[in-house]
Amino acid sequence: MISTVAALIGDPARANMLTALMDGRALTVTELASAASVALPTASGHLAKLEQGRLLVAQKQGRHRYFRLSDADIGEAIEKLMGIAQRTGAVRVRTGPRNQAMRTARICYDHMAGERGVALLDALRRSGHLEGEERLAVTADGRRFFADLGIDMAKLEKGRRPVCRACLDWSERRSHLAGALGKALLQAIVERGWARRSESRVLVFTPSGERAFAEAFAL
Amino acid sequence: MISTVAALIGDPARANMLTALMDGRALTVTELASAASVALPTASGHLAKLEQGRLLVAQKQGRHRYFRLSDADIGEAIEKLMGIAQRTGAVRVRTGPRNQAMRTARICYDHMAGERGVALLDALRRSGHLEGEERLAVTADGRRFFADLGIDMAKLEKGRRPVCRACLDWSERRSHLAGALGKALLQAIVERGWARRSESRVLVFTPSGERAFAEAFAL
DNA sequence: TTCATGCTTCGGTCGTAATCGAAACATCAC
DNA sequence: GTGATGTTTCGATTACGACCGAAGCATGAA
Repeated sequence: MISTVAALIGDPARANMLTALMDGRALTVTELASAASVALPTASGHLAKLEQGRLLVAQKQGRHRYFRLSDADIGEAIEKLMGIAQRTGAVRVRTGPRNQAMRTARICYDHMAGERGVALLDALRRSGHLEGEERLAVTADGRRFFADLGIDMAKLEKGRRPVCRACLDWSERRSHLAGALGKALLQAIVERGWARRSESRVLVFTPSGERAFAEAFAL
Repeated sequence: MISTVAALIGDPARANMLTALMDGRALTVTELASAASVALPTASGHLAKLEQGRLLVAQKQGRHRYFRLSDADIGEAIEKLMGIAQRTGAVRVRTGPRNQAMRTARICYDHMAGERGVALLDALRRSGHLEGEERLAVTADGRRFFADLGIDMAKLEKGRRPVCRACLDWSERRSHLAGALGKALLQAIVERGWARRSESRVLVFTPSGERAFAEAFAL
């Protein structure tokens, strides 16, 4: 039943937890309780439901239980609902700096979204490293390019997850790069210290990192 | 708030109404009450909420009030949730003939989906009438082809709605053709008597219609 | 062992919303 | 006008689920 899934997302506390997990990290029960502003027992109950409904998967590590989104699909569905919430005005607009930063660059599940994510995909297409629109493919030239960045393409291709995937961006209404390659690129960007994950989903670029990023990908 | 939207979809009665509207037709309050198996006052209340939440728009015509999905986005979000419901096993599988028929060809908002919808888009690409993946475009050759089918391309292009749009198919997990052209093609198919809408979202092809369809689009 | 931390289970309270019958309202047909 | 059909409002019932405090369980640290 479709309503079962929607009802799970339809509770404010659970929706807050899910959005907190949109950056792809795994969070503990306590962290999620805080993110949703509810007491621990309440959070525990919600998480049990989300796990039972297969929206989240849990992983035990010592005294902690880490939860993360069970699949990239979940994140995409939530992005889609965000878009609708925006359009129907069911969202608080608050155009603060936080919101602005979210639009510039944020983390969507495990890859980069926002203006900069869309620009990245555009640049990769323009440089001939990727081709195709919805179904993206890495070109021979692209394979070399990504390998130079330290990405093990053979390993990505062996994995179960699609290497490239176009993900619709809710703030830009255009696609950015998802899939295993999207994840690897975000990793590369963070490892080089060009940007760091902030406490929220916002991705903060350093001034020099921004320049290096633009140069590396020929933005 | 994202949870506001999800909660609207999260009630079984409302979810049934929304799925009943997925074929793009506008239905009356009585019809929707029956689709959701609830009494009239109950349905009326739900519909008021859906309208207030901007998921539906109403249109008064005489004694009737017709409701339809407010936007193609809504339909897409619901398809996405269906995919998740399927994956998480929150859906009754029942592999009856009805289900099989749904997978073969059905109506998604106002265009054709299912195996046949996916095959149609493939064929149009292969024949060079359309090009691109996610962002589709009609080729010069395609313009002639669609005009021959009696579709007024100039009119479509003038409209506010995108002419071509790729819509992810939940049963096939591949794209089919949406947008104004997708709608026009479905219309053409129905007008020629190749297929007719059944009581549900299922699209039933006649044997001869099926042959004519395959020939016309070079499947 | 003992203590601290993280999480879950239990039990009870409270709100909210889904539900329907009856009655009111609106529109058309005659 | 009267009657038929379609829809909404009202009122009352009911049920489900969100919530938290307290107590219990599990794991790791000292």
